[in-house]
Amino acid sequence: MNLEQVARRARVSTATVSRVLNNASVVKSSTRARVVKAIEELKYHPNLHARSLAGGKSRTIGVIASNMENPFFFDIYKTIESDAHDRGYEVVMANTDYRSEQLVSSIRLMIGRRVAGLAAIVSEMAPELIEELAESRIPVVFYDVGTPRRNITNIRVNYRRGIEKVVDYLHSLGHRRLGFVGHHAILGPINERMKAVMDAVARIPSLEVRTAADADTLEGGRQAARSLLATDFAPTAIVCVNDVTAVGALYELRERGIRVPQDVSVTGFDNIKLSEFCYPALTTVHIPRERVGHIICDCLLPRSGKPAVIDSEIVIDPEFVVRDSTGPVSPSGAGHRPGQPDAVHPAAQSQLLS
Amino acid sequence: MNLEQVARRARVSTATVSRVLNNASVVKSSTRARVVKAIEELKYHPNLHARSLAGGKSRTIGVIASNMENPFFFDIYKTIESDAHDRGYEVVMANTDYRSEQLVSSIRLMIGRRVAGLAAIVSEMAPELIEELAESRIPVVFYDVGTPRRNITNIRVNYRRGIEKVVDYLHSLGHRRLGFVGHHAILGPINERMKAVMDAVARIPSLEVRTAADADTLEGGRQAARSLLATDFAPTAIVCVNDVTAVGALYELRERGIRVPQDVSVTGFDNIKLSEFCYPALTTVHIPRERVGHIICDCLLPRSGKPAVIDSEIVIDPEFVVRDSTGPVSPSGAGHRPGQPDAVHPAAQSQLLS
DNA sequence: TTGAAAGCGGTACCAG
DNA sequence: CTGGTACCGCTTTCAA
Repeated sequence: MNLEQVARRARVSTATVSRVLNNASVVKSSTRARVVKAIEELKYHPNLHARSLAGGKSRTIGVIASNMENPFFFDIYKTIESDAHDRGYEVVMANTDYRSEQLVSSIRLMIGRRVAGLAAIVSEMAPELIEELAESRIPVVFYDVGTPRRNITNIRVNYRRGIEKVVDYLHSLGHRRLGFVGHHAILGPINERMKAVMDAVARIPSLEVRTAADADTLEGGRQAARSLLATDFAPTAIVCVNDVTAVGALYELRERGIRVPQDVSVTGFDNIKLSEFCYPALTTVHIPRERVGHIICDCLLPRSGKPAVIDSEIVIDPEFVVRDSTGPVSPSGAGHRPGQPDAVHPAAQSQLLS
Repeated sequence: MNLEQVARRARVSTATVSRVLNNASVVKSSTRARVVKAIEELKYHPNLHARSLAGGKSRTIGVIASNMENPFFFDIYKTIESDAHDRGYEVVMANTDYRSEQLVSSIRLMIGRRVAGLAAIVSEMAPELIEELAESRIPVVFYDVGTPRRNITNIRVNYRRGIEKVVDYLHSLGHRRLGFVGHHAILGPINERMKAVMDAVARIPSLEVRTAADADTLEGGRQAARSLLATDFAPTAIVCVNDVTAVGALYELRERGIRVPQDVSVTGFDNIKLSEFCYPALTTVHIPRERVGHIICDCLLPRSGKPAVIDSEIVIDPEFVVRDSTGPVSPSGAGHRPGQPDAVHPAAQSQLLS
């Protein structure tokens, strides 16, 4: 089923059918009617590949993320999708699962599709890949990776600052031994995040930190927490790389009969919806995912002649959110101390601290 | 950058470059080497649109789901993606957000892309759309919608049976007034699920049920639970259409100081990972999402000449999973009764009941 | 083993 | 306002 068949049935040329399809206003309405009728009768669906080949463009933008399973990424994706649709673009997504090999093939795939723009929301990216992208001349926005460059915009969250707020808060509550739950990606050579944690802790001499990493999932957070608790380090607070792993950590603590926050405090990062709905509600750091999504779209899809991609860096400062999963360290300063009477569950009220 | 430029640089014809790209074994290795070199030097990326236009095929399958935000859908998606990659296919996904208008455009988009196969994991679908798909000659698998038909396979879960298990269990625990938390989609004309609940309840004369529906999100579940609790119906158990809304309901109950399961029992559906990690862990019904994903791929992507799509129905029977969110109705038979002493939290142990 | 050329299904420019 | 037609970039006979 193609243009020609439709044209034949409507007794017009393929050019005219094409005009109708792209609703060019020049077509006489009676002709248009005949064409529309033919299209419907034949249940004709234009071949999008042919269309973008002929047109040279694709009305599609690509979004690559490390882990769409994590609502943090998905929230950004949803915003992008919604914005893109508003402007008449489609979105194709790709998941790398934190595997660099997947990242490479996803990027190649996007270039092969000749996307009109590409957002890479991934934690790491080889320089050659960035180079490859730059050569492709596709407008690109990176979230949290790489450095500013021609045709590439960088959006980054001041992760370092967020972690400092968390660490300072825990310190002020009397915590001295912190556990850090990461995911495998933080183990990479240029792990910005791990470094941010170490640095934040290093500022305060009385603090000690121990790290464990596993998958970026509920189960991964649980396993990492388990390792942290298996040693005699006995952290009084567990700082998690994000909310998903934090919920996993909460589970492990609950299983062990360790109360949060009475025995051990827990913090997340991202402030996904779940951080509010889990128990206890997580103290976390808010990253404005919708804003990130909007910015990405603004960079990728020029609005009526606006410049689009900015060859520079946009930094977002995160807000600290206190909820119920953190509290003062217990009197003895020890970690889990079984047999204590339950403290009253604090009112589930959250507040934003700048 | 195109085939011709590569061909010129390698001093061969475009046909030969094409052969190298599709690693046809006929190319002399010295020639192949020249071509590969040229490809790399030019950082050439084949235009996928041109490729699938010329080839007539697309090595891509489409997956449409109602709500990828819900891990239930995403788990199926991931399995499909993984299986597809193993067989050399790409996957493009589309989210309908339960909006029939989005469903229509997503389907048109997939047809326009000439996908090699399409999985529709959505709760409702207009007959005209099914017709449109059938005409397109694309192999299709429906999950939970429609009836068997030429070129279309149907996979469905015996939702009815699952709900019966839930209702029977709650009844055996002494519950008589049930609340049902649905999502907006169950309000449609042919709401299989809503009907299943009503029927399951109707079998047992002593049972009463009240329904509320909101979005298929944590917040939606919370709101629906709130409506249920706002009346004087005072349900002693809340049956939720799925785990996500159930976690939302748990939150609302917690906010109100209503204990689960002592004051009110809660059940979910799907058995997503979160149902185990939330507090209290949810009694739910397990749907084998990986199995569903594998079946979908088997139907869509013929393995070495195998028949592929089956024009019939595959029914999956769900398993009941008891965890900590359900318990015997409190002595008075009333719903929430404040001021009672805390019961000991039962060991977080789950068991499978067929 | 390689090259020439005919499509694949549209788009868009140029005439009429 | 409509038709003819030269591409878009790649695959695939058919010959050489």
